[in-house]
Amino acid sequence: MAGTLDDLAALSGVSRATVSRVINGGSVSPSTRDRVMAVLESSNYRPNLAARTLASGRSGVVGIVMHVDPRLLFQDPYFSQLLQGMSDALSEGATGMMLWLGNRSKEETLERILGMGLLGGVIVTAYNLEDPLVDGLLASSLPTVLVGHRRADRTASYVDVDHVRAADTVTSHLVKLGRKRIGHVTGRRGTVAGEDRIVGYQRAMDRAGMSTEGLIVDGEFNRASGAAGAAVLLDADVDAIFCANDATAEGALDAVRARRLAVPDDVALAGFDDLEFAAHLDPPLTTVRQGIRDQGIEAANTLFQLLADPEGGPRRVVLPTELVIRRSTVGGVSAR
Amino acid sequence: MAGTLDDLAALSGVSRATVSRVINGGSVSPSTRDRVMAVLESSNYRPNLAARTLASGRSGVVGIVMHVDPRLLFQDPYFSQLLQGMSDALSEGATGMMLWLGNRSKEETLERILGMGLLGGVIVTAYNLEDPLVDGLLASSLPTVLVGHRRADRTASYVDVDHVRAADTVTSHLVKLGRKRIGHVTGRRGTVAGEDRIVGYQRAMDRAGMSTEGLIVDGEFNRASGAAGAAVLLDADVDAIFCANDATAEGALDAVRARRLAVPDDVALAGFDDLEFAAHLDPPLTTVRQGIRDQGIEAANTLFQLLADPEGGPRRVVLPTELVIRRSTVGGVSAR
DNA sequence: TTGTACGCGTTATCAT
DNA sequence: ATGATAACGCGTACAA
Repeated sequence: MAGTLDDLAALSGVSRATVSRVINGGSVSPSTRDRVMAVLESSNYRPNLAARTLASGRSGVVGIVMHVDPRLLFQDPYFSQLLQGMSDALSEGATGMMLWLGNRSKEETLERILGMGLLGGVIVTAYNLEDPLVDGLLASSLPTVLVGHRRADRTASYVDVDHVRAADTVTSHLVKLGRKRIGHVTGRRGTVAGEDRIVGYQRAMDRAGMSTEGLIVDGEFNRASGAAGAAVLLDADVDAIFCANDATAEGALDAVRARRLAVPDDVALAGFDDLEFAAHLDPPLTTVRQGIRDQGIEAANTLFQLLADPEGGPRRVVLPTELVIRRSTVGGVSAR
Repeated sequence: MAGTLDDLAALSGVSRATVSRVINGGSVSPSTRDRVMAVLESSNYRPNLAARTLASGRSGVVGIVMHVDPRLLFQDPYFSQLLQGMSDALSEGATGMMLWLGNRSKEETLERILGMGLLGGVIVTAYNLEDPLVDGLLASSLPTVLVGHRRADRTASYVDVDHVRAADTVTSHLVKLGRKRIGHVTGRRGTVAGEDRIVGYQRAMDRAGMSTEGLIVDGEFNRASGAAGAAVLLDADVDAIFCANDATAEGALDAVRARRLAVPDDVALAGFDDLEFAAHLDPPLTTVRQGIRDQGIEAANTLFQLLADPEGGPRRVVLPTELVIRRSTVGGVSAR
């Protein structure tokens, strides 16, 4: 049924090497190729990946590492979308993908990944300014692509978006609407996205000559912290809030509603991500669309490039973002 | 740096076999063991999984197959939670997990999984009444655990909940509240959960002596179909709707709101899953809690049992569900 | 074009 | 208790 290369060789009356060539595209005479192919088709042979890996040194299996807080992981569709994108692209060129989530310490996870041996390369989410797991992978000999990146990751290959610029754009949008006290519920401190979005917000405010004093409240990229943060900002009498992501904005909306204030009349609200639900909020949420699935796809493709040309140096991909204006900032505009 | 078993053998002045014994727990004299251990610790050696698998026949790597519609996958936290549970449990006993999503046809996916060779076993979501991928895995020699199951899967190992019973319980809850026209927006037809929940709903209605004519509308387990289905049912003048899952119920809530009707005064609403957001809806949603993460954990443990005792016959685990009553059916009750 | 033969890093079965 | 040595299944230089 299953059989080995030797079995096929015996059945087709050639050497094992020839069968191997037929399978892997070596040079074989048309006649023998046909003969071997016939046997091969009838015999539903499956090459043994372990043996193949051992002999050739490459397995075609890549690793995906998403070492994030479980609560975030299964609340935020962000990760599912990213995974989906990677899976889509990887299924083209890789024979399989292994997955590591955050159920062990970063050190342990790193150890397991490196111990895996048969991995061709890894894609790892790099959201934190400090991350021993990412450091370890970059320091290893394993071809590595980051999703997100720290400033220090200059020699690494990564896929990311320009958070600073995008945050600047949203904030400027609020400024242009005539909002005078624009608050910001940040993302989780210590994350690249969190910090960079603060920088972008700050930059836009500076340019507009507006003070941000008392207008920045720390959040956690989730709904609860959005509600709490917005409550503080509402006390500070803001007329607009830029939330570090959509989940945070949803929480902010809760807080605004709890005070019977109107969006956007009393308070304008903006988020970041453009997740599915953002368009379905009431009112629909102005936000920054970042192609999350695209980031996954690009990360996979970048890894493929790295594998194809290991000497080609690091590849960096910065994907574009798009400001999606909906009724949470501009009352009259219809949702798209 | 990395090194092989032979290197370690040379460094510690013993044979490769002895080093292997030290690592894998064979019988070695305390003295040599200590000597080898010393070398081993200083040398951050990592056994080569490919070689190990080739020689021993087992890899410790398990597969997870979630071949579902991408749109469902990254909208519904259900899958993330399931994955999380599996990952948690697997990280204890397995060296790694490979993941297959629905980016290829079921036949192609099956081929790839079986071709993988080094898999110790697989966990596969079995939601559809007909599924060649599940059939193929069950027919293969690969130890397989289903999450969900078809009636025909009598000889298979699976983890599931009793959908019929749970749906019966929710519906009976609505009956007891005095609702007279209880509608049902079904799950996707052709899925076990969808069909079984219909059966449970029907059973409860029959028992209460209520007709279900015109009260069953097909849904798709998502928000959009929930809104559409609820609209139809509202036209049919229902005073309660049991939705096949929480996402569907969220859509139904949209539809009820659009008509300026009150929940639960005009229409009572119930869902299924008890996802995070269900408690945060306005009003909080009455629903059936099924331990999704627990199902993942149980599936992993079941697979481990299967691997430990291949002759032990199929293992079946039916996890309990719990009716969670919130304000969408009983106005006065506070959310838990 | 085809076959021979060696090596990949382990495990496992023998002797010793 | 330990050390040779034979698998494991495949890729691939090298020879023919």
